[in-house]
Parts: sequence; C-alpha cells; structure tokens
Amino acid sequence: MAATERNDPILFDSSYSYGQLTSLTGFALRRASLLDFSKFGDSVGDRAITPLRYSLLELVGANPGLQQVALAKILGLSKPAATLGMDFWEKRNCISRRKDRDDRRSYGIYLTETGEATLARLRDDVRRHDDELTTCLSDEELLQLRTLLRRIYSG
Amino acid sequence: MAATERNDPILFDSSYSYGQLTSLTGFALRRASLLDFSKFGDSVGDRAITPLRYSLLELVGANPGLQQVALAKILGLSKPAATLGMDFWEKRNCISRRKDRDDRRSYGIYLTETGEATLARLRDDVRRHDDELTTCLSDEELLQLRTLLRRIYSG
DNA sequence: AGATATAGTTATTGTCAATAACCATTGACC
DNA sequence: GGTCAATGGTTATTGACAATAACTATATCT
Repeated sequence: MAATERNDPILFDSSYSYGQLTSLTGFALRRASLLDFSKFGDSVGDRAITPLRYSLLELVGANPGLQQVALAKILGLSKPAATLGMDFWEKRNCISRRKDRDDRRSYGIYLTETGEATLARLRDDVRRHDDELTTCLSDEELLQLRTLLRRIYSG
Repeated sequence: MAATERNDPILFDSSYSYGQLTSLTGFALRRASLLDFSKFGDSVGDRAITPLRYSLLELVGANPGLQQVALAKILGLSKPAATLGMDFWEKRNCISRRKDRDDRRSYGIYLTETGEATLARLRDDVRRHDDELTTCLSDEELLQLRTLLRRIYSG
C-alpha cells in the first residue's frame, strides 16, 4: 500500500509545526483549493471532468457563440489549451464549432443538445459538490467568504 | 505578441457572463490561488522557488530532523516528489540529510546555515507577498477569511 | 497590393508529479 | 535465529498538461 493515495485529501496534522505557513492566506487558499479539486472528479462521477473543463462548458453555455480566444482570455489559458479544451467537449458531442459568416477565421462555439443536457446535470452535481465543500460554514459566513475571495481575485 | 503572457494574472472580464461560476466557492478559491501563485516567483525574486518548494523549506525549518516521508504526508506528496524537493534544496546547500543512528533507513533533514539564512529572507519576502495579495482587506476581514478557509481545509 | 494582426490548429518541448520497481533496514512472528 | 512483511528512500518510467513556436487562413490598414 502506497503512503499517499492518489487524489486523497491532505489532512492537517497538528503533530507537526507549520512555521509561518498557517498565517499565510496563500497557503490556506492552496489547501482549500486542492481539497476542492481532489473531490471534484468523484462528485461529478467522471474523473476526466476537471474544474477547468467544467468551467469551459459553463462559459460556452452562458455565452453562446463565444470565440475560443475569448475563452482563453477569460480563464488565462493559451490558445492551444483552449483548442484542446474544446476538442474534449466536441468529442463528447457537447459543443459544436460554427463558422462565423462575418469573420471566417473564427468559430462561434455553441452547446449541442447533448451539451445542454450535460451542462444541466453538471451544474447540479457541481453545486452539490460546492455545498459539501462548505457545509462547515453558515450561509452568512459563506457569503462573507465569497465576497472576500472575490475582492482578492478581482483586484 | 502572444494573447496571454506567461504567468500573467487572470483578469475578471465583466463583459462576459460567468453562469454559475461566480457563485461557486471552488471557483473563487482557484482564481485567488492562481493569482497568488502567479505572483509568487517574482515576489521572492526567483522563479524556481514555488510555493510548494518554499513550504518544504519552511517545514524543515520548523521541524528539524524531519523525515522525508513525513514531509510527503504533510503536503500530500508522493515519496519521489519529496525526494525531488529535498534534492532541489540540497543542491542549493540549504538542507542536509543526516543519517539517523536509531533508524538507518531514514534521514533526518536539517537546515544548513545557508538554509537558515535563505529561509529567513524567504519568510520576509513571502510575508510581504502575502500582505500584498490581501491589501484590499482590513485586518479584521483578513482574520475572518483565514478562519473560514481553515475551517474548510481542516475538515 | 503589401504589410500586419488575428483566430485557430499542429508540432514540439518542458515541467511536474505519480506509479512501479528496486535497495536497505527494521520489526514481527514462528 | 530465520523468514517475511513493512518502512524509508531513490531511480526509472510514464502520463498529464500546458506553454511556445511555427504554420494556415482570413481580415484589416495604408
């Protein structure tokens, strides 16, 4: 048996000293984010669906006709990464690339019917997953947390 | 000029719809964490020093004589990853592996004098970096944020 | 028309970390 | 005391992922 299992959540072990780490917001962010990530695949019932891939589909759903270059910009990806992401969902028949009549360099990306259904299910799974991650917080605390986080990552 | 520069912080672009994403704690955590990460290397003046590598050194400093297997467990790494991490710091003369007399399978890891100095400097840089990340928050808000994050990642 | 920029894909590369396989040492148990 | 499993560590191999570079096609600017 391996010492650490793949995707196992990292436990906080108070028998060691963490030095300055426990007073760093960045450290706490990383830990919480890793915990989220480690459970995500199981929560949505498909290891291949990562938070990033889910967010790509969500963005396409929320912005029909989006260009890949816009996806890349929104999520801070390179162009090839956006291409690969769309390849992933296209292979699963969830999105289609339609040639734009006005600018034939670019595609508009749209959800297919399968994509709509998949996204609807995914949204619910992810919502449930996210709620589980934060069950230890009251509604008020949760709101507070999101507000503070948003302040950090928007400025 | 590339569309997205390496390690550029991701900006929030309100001209797009984010669907459910903005109401997900996991999404906010990821964004904030990525922002932290993207600035870390520059803040400490050395791209090779990642948050993970810094945390390894911090842990060795806070727990002299630590075993590699303990490091791995604390940070959720595989054994080889811990080995590589220590190789990194050993090459920079910051740590030394001393044979344990009681158990000659394992090493105790200790900071060298260079390591002590390096860690002292790093601590300050990282502290400053972390403060910058959260300048938009008051002391009270910051305390609140850390408390909530801690609740999430500890259980 | 010619130069430059933009959208997208493909090819190549590099980083990182995990698993598997291996060595040495220890501990358990008969 | 001897075998066998477990533990700490390293090395070898593999795989995932994303970035840069290079390329095609189209659009824009002058």
